Amino acid sequence: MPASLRRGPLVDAICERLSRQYRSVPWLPPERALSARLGVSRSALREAVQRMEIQGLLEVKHGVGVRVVNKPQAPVGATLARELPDLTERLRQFAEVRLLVEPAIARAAAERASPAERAALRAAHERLGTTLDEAVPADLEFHRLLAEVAGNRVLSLMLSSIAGLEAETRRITLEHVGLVEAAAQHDRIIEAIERGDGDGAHAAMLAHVRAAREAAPLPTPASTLAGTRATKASAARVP
Amino acid sequence: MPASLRRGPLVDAICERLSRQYRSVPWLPPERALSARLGVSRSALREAVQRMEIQGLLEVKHGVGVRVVNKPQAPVGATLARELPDLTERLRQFAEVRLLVEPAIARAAAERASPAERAALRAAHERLGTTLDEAVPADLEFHRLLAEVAGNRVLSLMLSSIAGLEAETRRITLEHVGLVEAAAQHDRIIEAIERGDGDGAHAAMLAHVRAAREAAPLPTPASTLAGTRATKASAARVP
DNA sequence: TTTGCTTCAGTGGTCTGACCTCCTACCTCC
DNA sequence: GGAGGTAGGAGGTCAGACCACTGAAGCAAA
Repeated sequence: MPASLRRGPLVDAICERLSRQYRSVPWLPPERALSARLGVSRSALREAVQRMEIQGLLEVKHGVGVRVVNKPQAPVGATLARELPDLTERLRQFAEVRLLVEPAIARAAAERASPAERAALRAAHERLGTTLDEAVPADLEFHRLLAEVAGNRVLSLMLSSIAGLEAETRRITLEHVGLVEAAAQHDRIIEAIERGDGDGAHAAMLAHVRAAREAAPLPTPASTLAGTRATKASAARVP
Repeated sequence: MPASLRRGPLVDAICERLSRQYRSVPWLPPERALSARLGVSRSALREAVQRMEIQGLLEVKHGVGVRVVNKPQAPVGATLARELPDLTERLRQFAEVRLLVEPAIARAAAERASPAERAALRAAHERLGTTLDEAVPADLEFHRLLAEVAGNRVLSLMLSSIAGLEAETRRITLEHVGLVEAAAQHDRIIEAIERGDGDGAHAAMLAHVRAAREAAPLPTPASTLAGTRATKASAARVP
């Protein structure tokens, strides 16, 4: 079918139609059927699908089909992986970023969280469990939820991308810190959030991330970016 | 040509070959010639090219050719644009992130910058010029260079992505702040960096970003994420 | 000479339909 | 009931054709 009342590239239009019409179904129809229904060739459809796959909106599985997902952190994670191919250096920089961002997120969450959100955080915390296999996803989910409550999509997106790339090391870290200690740290964060104590949440999260970093098997070079002195000052102001 | 000693998808192999062989040429050969040289079909090559375009490694121009670029912030920026379609909300969150990240970057730059890097920063600063048309790119370049000197690719990438999406508003901001005042603020940052004063650079940058935010025509709601109290405390410690 | 339009060659964009590779579910056989 | 084989359907790749856009060369009018 030739272009009908369209301006830009055909692929753009297909992407738009796909994300509008198939947002809430688990799988896309087969490529051949879909291209026929949309009135475009299979090549154009494939380019659109591939584009949306890279953007984290679809997931193509050879011999199976095209799954509809929503992982907006995928492109960010892929970019980070390409920009920081060295695993050690990548983890070092991730630790720096977390040290800077997570306490700020905890503070914002404490000052913004609604009662329902506080309950959800508490619920996520309860799920930390007693085995490593349960604890790792629960830990990830706790931090993810916190970022969401904090209300800044940019930071939330960044932390999700980082978490996706360091998921393996999270397990090691948790192992070194110890499940009981990690749970206690989370508990201090939650308590501060529940009493709306922004500074307290900031300090508790800072301690949590620091403990995680120091437990990780990394060279731990001078980390000036996260502002050792400034963050210490913030922590010191907590009663 | 059928697959020869490859495991994964053909497109992956093509991407790898392209980024390895054509990294330092300005333009890719025409699609038809390139597909023949690589021994793959044009469709497969096109999928690879499109993938690398989304990743910010190539730039396809209809009727012209495929340009080799390197804009790793492109995918992050695209994701942010999709996740935050509302311009006002996007700018508000960007301001929050900058308020949190830029001072930390300034501190790291002050504590890490080599003499050569300090000179480069000073040179970029000199280029701020006297007209808005010169000032906007110079301002962007100054902040970009600072992030690079700070030595954290993650934060650098994030700020680049943000800068790309708010380039338009930078002009308005600069107009409101005034070129002379903006230059003076940059100057204070540079002086702190040149004497290796991390806290001073942190405070100067904080003041700079705050001035920019308050000059911007935004609703400026309660910004708890950037930690008003904590950052004030950091600023207060500067003589 | 200068300006403006036309033409044209080369580029990426789209279409078609054929074949290959992989995964799943079902079926058969033990 | 379980292990292995098999057929169908999914995405992956191929080849060649034609469409749409761009830029520059060539031509014509001022």
